[in-house]
Amino acid sequence: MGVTIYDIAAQADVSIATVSRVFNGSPRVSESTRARVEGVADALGYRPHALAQGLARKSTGVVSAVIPVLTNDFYMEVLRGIQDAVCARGLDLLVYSALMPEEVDSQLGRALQRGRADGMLLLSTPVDDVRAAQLEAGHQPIVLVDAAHPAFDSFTVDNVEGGYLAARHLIDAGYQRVALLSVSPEPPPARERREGYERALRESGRTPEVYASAHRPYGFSEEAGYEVMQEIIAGGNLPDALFAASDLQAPGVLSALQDAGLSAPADIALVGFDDVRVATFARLSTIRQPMYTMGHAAADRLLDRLDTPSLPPTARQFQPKLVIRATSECAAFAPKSSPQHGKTALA
Amino acid sequence: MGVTIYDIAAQADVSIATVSRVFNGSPRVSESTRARVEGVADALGYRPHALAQGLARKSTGVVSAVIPVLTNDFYMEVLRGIQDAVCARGLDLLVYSALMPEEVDSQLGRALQRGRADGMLLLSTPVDDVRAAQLEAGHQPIVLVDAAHPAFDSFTVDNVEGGYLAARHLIDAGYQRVALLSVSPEPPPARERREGYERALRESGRTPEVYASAHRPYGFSEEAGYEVMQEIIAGGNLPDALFAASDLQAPGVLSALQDAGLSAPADIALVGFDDVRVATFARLSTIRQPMYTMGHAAADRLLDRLDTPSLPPTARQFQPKLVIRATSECAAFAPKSSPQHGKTALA
DNA sequence: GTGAAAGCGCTAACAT
DNA sequence: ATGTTAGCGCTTTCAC
Repeated sequence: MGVTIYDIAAQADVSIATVSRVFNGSPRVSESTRARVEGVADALGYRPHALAQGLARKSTGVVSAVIPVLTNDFYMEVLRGIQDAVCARGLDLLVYSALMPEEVDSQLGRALQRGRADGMLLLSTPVDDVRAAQLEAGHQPIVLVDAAHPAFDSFTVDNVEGGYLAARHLIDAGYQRVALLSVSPEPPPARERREGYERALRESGRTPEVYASAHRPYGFSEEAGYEVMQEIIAGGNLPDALFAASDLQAPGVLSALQDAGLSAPADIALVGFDDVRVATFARLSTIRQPMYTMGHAAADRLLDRLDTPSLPPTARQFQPKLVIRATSECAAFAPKSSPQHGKTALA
Repeated sequence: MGVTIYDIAAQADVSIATVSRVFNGSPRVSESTRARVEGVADALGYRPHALAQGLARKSTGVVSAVIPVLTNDFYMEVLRGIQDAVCARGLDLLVYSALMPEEVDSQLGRALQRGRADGMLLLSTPVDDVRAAQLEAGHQPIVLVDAAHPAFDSFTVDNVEGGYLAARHLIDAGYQRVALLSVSPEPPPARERREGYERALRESGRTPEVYASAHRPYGFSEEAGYEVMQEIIAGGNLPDALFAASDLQAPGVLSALQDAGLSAPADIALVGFDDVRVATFARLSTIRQPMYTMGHAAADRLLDRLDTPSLPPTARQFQPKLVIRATSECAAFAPKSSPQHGKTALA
């Protein structure tokens, strides 16, 4: 069934050591034997056995990515970046995704198992010291994306700045009551976005107004956005503008508005966060974070660390960018139907 | 660094065989030794080494999924189904995704390498006899999703029926000129959808009118839909209704319409295919295929086949479902802005 | 330049 | 119920 180096060795009349040398590009093989071995090998259709190779080499050729709830364009984009980077270096990618945030630790455990992968990318998973200990016990290089901890490399976007940009934009556009739609419990990125938002409001002498969805299992979802917006509408006291802490809730907000016969920006301006695909389509103003780039850079870092484990942990922060589309056009300039919806080619 | 069964054996004063038995739940271990071994094991923080285990057991505990271009909600949903099913059985998922359709074969080769995975799920990859031979040479159980070949299990949606449903719906809704937006080259699913579409048109005595995008690298994309729709608009001879062969192009179509000051269904009705997330949001009428379910069912089949390799190849076809949303509301209820087009022939 | 042999960490007969 | 031992397929000293 499986051709082994023994088969090749026998046919080529050399030892298995020589066959191994040939496949590992050792210089200590004569050209003639090399040719002979290679000939036999692909006559037989030999492919090395990944497990055996891994066991002997003490490395798997695999890296893992642990992702909470895969249902999500943000992770999808990050994952693309990861996949591309990993694949470019000839490694394989093992994907662990949890169904619920609570499952993350069990997925982590599996990903950390010895012999599964050589390193791990951990997405959007807050790392406290307890979890950090668990991770370090795995003795694998680990890189964090959309989360940070001093003991590990991390790749994040400046969420505080993003929150500030969003709020500042709405304030500058002339909106008076600028509210925030966040989630509860509040993960670190949401907290940071809120901080930026609050700073912008304080700067202009206003009072923050925060709504938080406690939707289960996941506050960052369209359903959650829909529900909260519905409640706000029902409350009868609509703010002028809303900053949704993620693009995942924003479509829900828009739907709720639509169902109530309202729209953005006519009745309320809206700015999201992330700039996932649907944002372009929904003409949603938003704060862009370079998802693909972050994934790619994080994976590259992990791969470097695989070669050089002693690299010092580095925190790299990307700058978010305000993308103004239709849902927050300045009240003054808003000729409500103007189509400035370009095709965005992306990184 | 790594705790092995030898360490445990030494500390618990038993042989490695006994330790192994404990971890494999063998009944032939006394309760007292079992307890002792387990005690030592988790005092030492033992975790079995996946590679060594796999090598000895001749199985990896991993299945792979090969996916062309991950940038796509369709695959994302299917992948979720796969991930959930695989995870539920305690296996891990290796994801191979190509950047371009041309890379698929090299990814296949890697996924097929001995010792990488115990089985493979192949998505949206047409399998001809050449490829079938390559796949069979890997001696792994393989299950196809969104593609079919007699030698393998396959999970597909009835694309012909889907195409028929879409066209029939538009015709029944009173639209006269019903065109199709497809891709070129035309993969099997697109061809089947066209077949259904053409049958519906013939049944009602009309002439099919087909537009095909040759957008690179991938015709099933928003950009492709945008471009083709722009050309159709530029042609100045708009059909009454358009059936887009996938939801990935449909948003592009809608954007092109919007940019031209047109809209659906007022100026042209639109029906897509897939029912991905954005379809709900775009209020796009579409043909739903059960993506999550297909992925889950396919993975379940693969896992069954892992236990029972002799299962006969089975082709399971799911029924598509017409989902009527705003973009194809019956013409009677959606007064057109201007009846500027007579009844003329095709592109 | 090539071969012999000792692992890598575990499983699974085969003993006892 | 437990121990001994031979692999699994490959890499890698260490000799020659």
